[in-house]
Amino acid sequence: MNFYELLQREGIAIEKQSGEHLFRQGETDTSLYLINSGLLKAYYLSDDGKESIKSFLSNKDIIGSLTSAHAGGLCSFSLLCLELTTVIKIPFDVIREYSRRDVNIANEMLDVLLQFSMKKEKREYEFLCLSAEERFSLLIKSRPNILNNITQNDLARYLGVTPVGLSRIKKRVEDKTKPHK
Amino acid sequence: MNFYELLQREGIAIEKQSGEHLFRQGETDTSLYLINSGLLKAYYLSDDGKESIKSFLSNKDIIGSLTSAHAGGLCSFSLLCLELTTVIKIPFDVIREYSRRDVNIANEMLDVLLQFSMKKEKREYEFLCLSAEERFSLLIKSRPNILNNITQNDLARYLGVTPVGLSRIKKRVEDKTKPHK
DNA sequence: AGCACGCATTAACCGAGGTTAAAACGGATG
DNA sequence: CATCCGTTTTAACCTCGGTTAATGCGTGCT
Repeated sequence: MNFYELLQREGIAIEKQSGEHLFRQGETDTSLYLINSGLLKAYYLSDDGKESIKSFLSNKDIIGSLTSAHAGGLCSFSLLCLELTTVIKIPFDVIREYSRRDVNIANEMLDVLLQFSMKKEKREYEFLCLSAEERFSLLIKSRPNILNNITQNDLARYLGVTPVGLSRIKKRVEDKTKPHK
Repeated sequence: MNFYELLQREGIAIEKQSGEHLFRQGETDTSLYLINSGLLKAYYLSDDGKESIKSFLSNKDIIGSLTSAHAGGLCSFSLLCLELTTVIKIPFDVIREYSRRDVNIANEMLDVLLQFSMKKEKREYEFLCLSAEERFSLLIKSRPNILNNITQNDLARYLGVTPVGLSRIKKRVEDKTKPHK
């Protein structure tokens, strides 16, 4: 048995419209979600209303609230569809049970978590070592057309600056890369 | 078989003096290290010489370079002992092999990685949503005597500010918490 | 004791980004 | 076409933290 078969057997397909949530900060949700199509953002909302975006999800990404699903707490962030989105939802418990008795499932989960850990380490590195401008430039280089799918506002909140700040940064970077004439 | 027995069988004990490295940024090191005693810092060094501290390790922490051990690249950070330190070193490959045929080992590794992932998510949250002053206050609240073991310089580089910056922040926070008289 | 070196503080100046608000832009809808 | 609403830009002002450099403060070394 592999992870894909597990999802077929135990998961349920869900379709959500743009603007709908899969779960909200403060709720309990012990599921894992595999994104089949669409686009989502995972975001924190602070007490004073400031939104910060943890990540964007699409394609074959896997997402869920570890603090809720694994640690038994509440979701520390919300998960919102930015487009029409289809996912497979599966309880985290079920995966853990399968993992405990199926070494292949366990190892596929290990791979998933290793990938996830490396992604988080990269992001930690960028916040720790780079300026907002460097983070922006790096992102544009690796995904040049990201602004086709995601508003500049959301991109700002993902990079850890305000929309006003990102507008300035963008201008600075453009002036730098094409000082034509 | 459990993880501890695996370490006994396949790991080797290493003792390092304060000031010695377990590995350096740019090298290849495909090992995992379990800290038995002592204190270490994992840090990035940028091209222009700026040091940024990824994490401090002690006690039963586990550390290794995922980009080297799992992704086959070079270590993206260095690992330096701040005190006399003893660790168990074990090749990552060996753990993966055991995981592939022993479901218990695989599940213990899953737990390790889940813990690790949650730690990294917490740090991501702090950089994304909190100011340097808030990160400092939070850290002092959760580990009030951290400055007994770690210099203020290193703490600054862990929080993502300069030592000069942290000195100012510290003063501000002290003035805030005890405006006695 | 005297010295050296790393750590911490302080001060002066600077720059990146936050805040607020206004204006420009752009796509949807009537 | 006019309107509306969200997005982006621009401007003015401010704050936090960076930079540089000077000073003070241990602690260990000879």
